[in-house]
Amino acid sequence: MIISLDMSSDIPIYVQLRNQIVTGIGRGYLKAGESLPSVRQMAQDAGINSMTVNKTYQILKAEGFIEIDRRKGATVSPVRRADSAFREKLETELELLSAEASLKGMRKEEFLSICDKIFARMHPAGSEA
Amino acid sequence: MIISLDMSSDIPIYVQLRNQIVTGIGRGYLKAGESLPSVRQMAQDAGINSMTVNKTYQILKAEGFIEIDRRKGATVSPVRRADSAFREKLETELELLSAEASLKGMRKEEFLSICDKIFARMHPAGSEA
Amino acid sequence: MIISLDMSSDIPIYVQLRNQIVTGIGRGYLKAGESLPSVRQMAQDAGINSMTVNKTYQILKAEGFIEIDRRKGATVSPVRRADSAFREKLETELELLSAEASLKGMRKEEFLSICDKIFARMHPAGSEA
Amino acid sequence: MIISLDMSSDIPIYVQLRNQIVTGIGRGYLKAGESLPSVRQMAQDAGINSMTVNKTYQILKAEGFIEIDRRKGATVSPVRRADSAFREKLETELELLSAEASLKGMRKEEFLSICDKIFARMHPAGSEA
DNA sequence: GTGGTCTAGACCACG
DNA sequence: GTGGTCTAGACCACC
Repeated sequence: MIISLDMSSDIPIYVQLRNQIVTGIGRGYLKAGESLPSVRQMAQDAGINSMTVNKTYQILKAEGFIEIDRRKGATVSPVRRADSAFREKLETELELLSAEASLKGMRKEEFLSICDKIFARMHPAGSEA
Repeated sequence: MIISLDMSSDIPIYVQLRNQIVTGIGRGYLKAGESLPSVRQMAQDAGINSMTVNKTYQILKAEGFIEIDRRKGATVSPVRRADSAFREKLETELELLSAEASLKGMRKEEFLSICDKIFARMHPAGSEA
Repeated sequence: MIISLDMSSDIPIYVQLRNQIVTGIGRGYLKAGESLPSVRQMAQDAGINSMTVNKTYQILKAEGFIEIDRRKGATVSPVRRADSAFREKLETELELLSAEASLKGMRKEEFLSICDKIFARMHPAGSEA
Repeated sequence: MIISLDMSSDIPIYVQLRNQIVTGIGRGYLKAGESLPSVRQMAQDAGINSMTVNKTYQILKAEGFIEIDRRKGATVSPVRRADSAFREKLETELELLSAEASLKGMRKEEFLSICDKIFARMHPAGSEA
């Protein structure tokens, strides 16, 4: 999994890192039960402070995407069913994207075909079960 | 158009306001050519400082969603076709949402049905023609 | 001389109008001694307030580009030699443009060829004398 | 780099500051990769509010002249090639300057020699390579 | 009336 | 340390 961070973006590094890890897992680069790099390793690879990586891992843990074990380090969680909080957040964000797309002249078929194309890339850990 | 801001959110007020206005226009509450409240009026209605509103309006102008006329204040822009920068941003954000949904156990049909349902709400200016 | 104003520009209308008139005279659309439209006519043609046109004409008069006579209205002034204030302003603005061009990777030959091409368009009133 | 602002000018401070920084970089006072003063430092040096400096830096960032890194502050961007929007803006402004010069009785050779003299001062980052 | 600028100073987030 | 946000309120320019 390649991590690419934009230091001059206005999105905080820990958020960029969190997003890239989530996308990476979604793409199947890392499956349920497999290990993420250690905090120090990740910090070194990405050229950032280990406090930043630690913060990212804690967030991913709180979101249920990874588990942290003192002995094994961080591992990808098995798939869990979406709770209502997630569904609400998903709908809010999709509504914003829909509005933007609509105001940029995009028609429904085009929007849905992009959604379809992109979701098709995903290989959730556990989907092969 | 009702604006509701969460003062304790970590999303800046001007971003929340920007998102709500975009969503509101997308939902058809305001059509192309119609006026937004004046900077001062919006500031008073939303209970925030007028510089914060001004910043939001400047961003919406830069994104092409509104026009600001010295005489008439701010009005909704006509629909303009998506440029490549927007499409790229859209794909990146959809990929992140797809990954999250997938890791939350959502299947493609379910995800697409949500996308469909939400986009169907949009009433782009000009669609009634 | 066609005047095109952008109402949603952040350049004030009276400045846009002033610039377009200067450029128009420079291009030879109007020669020394010839009349500009009356304030009211110009206001009507451009769809703006006559106070705005009046302000523009006063500025052009102060800059020495036109003369205003109660009976004949506004006419184009004969060419006058540049004073030191103008030369200084010209150098300052050219330095800014040069810096921008240079930082955008433009080389001297390219910059000068653009300057040459554009100046060649000018037909100053009186140059045919 | 010396910054001199005219508080009684009708050009906004943040624009004056932006212009002086661009000219300063163009003159080679600051090269690609080098740091600008921090927002607070610049504000103190120039005797203005830090939000004004912040606004200037945001504009320079949007124009591609500087990069802002949470860790290192603001640094000069490497030279990037001019896009069509810039070329158009450059031509419009040069045409206005040409018209003014022409109406002030300046001849083409004189105008071009000033352009040449002024551009020759510029030291684009990378030109020493 | 409208938006735009600027200030002084507080407070927060990031790394 | 850095930049980013927000406020309250003053003042100005434009139309």
